[in-house]
Amino acid sequence: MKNEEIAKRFDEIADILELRGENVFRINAYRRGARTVEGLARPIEDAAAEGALAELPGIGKDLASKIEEFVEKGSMSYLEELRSGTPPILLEMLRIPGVGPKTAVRLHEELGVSSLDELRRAALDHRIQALPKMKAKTEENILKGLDFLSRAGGRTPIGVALPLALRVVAELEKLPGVKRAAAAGSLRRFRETVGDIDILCASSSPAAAIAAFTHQDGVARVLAEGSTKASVVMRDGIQADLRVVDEEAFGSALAYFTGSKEHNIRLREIAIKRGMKLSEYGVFKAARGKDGAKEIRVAGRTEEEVYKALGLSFIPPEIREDAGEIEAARAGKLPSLVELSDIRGDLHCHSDYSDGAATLTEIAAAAKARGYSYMLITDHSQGLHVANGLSPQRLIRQMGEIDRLNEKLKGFRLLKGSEVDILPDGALDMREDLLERLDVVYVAIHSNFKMKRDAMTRRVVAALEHPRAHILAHPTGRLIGVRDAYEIDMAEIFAAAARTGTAIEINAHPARLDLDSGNCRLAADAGVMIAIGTDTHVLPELENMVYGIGTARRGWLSKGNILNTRTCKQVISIINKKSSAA
DNA sequence: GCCGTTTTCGGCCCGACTGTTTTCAGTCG
Repeated sequence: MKNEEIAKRFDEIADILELRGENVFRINAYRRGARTVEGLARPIEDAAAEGALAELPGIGKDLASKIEEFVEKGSMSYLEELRSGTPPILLEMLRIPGVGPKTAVRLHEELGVSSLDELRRAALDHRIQALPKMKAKTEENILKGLDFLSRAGGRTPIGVALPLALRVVAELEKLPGVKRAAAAGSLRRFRETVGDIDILCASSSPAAAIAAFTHQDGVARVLAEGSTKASVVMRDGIQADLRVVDEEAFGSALAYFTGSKEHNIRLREIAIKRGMKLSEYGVFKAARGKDGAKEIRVAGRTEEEVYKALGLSFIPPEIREDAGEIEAARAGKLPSLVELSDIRGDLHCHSDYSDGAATLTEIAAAAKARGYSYMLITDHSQGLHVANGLSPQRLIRQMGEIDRLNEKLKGFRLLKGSEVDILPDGALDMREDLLERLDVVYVAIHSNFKMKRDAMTRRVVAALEHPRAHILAHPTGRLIGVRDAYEIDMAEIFAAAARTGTAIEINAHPARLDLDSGNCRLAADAGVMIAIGTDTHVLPELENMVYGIGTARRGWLSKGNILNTRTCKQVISIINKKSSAA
């Protein structure tokens, strides 16, 4: 799937055109195209093969031919040409917060800067403030920007950002005068990583909220502080922004700061077509009063109100990516997305028999306390020595203990399972008689990650064809920001899973989120049942279900797509359908 | 470069904050 590579190239074209001072609308056309390709739920190669590229929003003749060129040849001649005429340092400087195209070009042309190290030296030697319209503050900000870049560099995993954001929101809510507070931005859309944390608050005393925000525990530096917004860098390098608005405008501001940018632009265009104006302050209609022309706010207090004023049904934050949700909302065809409260049990949990920390008794109590009616125990199989995989004797002992516990548990059941290794030849790392005795069998890749794509695909397909393999765990093996997915043909995996009646997991651990949201949509379209498992090793990780739900929602999944929205009995019956069919 | 229930040409989302300036450009989201 080349979607991401193409999106990156369109963004780079936009960056270079911006450095050259080209027409901004042309630049934006490339950026819009990048977002469309990136957000596409299927491989762009497929759309190219069908000749359907130009039907995609923001993709016209020109961008389509560039995509075709890349799909065919793996390169984009227009970009190569632009690159050859652009010193790489200009693109590097764009990554510094506060440095845009104008500044980057001036630093390069007027100061001869050709590396980030040289830029740092120029700032330290005070050569930047010798330039017109640049003073000590500019220099200071460039140094801080360089620091930020080298320290934080990339994006923050949602598993780090969400708890931090919820803490900030809780602090704000304690302040007198604060009516509402919420996390917005890509965090609220449940992107797997976020660039910064956006917080919104409605308060009768904005100054107090701003002051509390900039003085809260954990702030390393205040970047900006005005009367309605402030930005800080937290000690771990994450940037957090606060906007304070009127309660009357909280809904429109929440919509605005939740984004995505592309979604917002579409909303504003719709407003204009309906003779209205949309901003973070509300939806406005022009009206004529006795003092002349003025604007009346027709919506703004809640997001629901804003969407309604635009003739749309409410669009859940997780799918606001301009990836078809606006058309669906207009047609009243939005899916009813799965919710955390739909989940009746967890399917992926390790006990102290293998590499988990909790006993079976503790796991059952914690799962029951969360309102679940079942929990599948999935300790590792014998071959995974590093994780203390269970020998046949220990597995048999565990099954006995689960049986005894279930006799005592009321309204709750522990299910016998295992996370069985898929061996390099596709065989399962467990005796057939033991597989037969388990309620539900997870299968997973934990070794030989570097196999060739074809071989890896054959390996997993062979495992899916085993009648006792019920759920495929973390199917691409990626660890966000640490390890890429192994080479594997996901379309073939989905086809095989659908054919054999095998479910595929969304691993809810925030470092995995595997399936990712794009693949969720593809899998569901292929007719695959999805299981959400937390892969809990210590009990607090049971809470990670929220990330799995967020990912499923981003993937447009409904309750019906998810295995563990079913009752225990239904899960077993669905699972057995596969085993008995074989 | 894209796009069209007022358009195939002439538009293209909207506002805050900073830093350097006396009215605004650049950057960001």
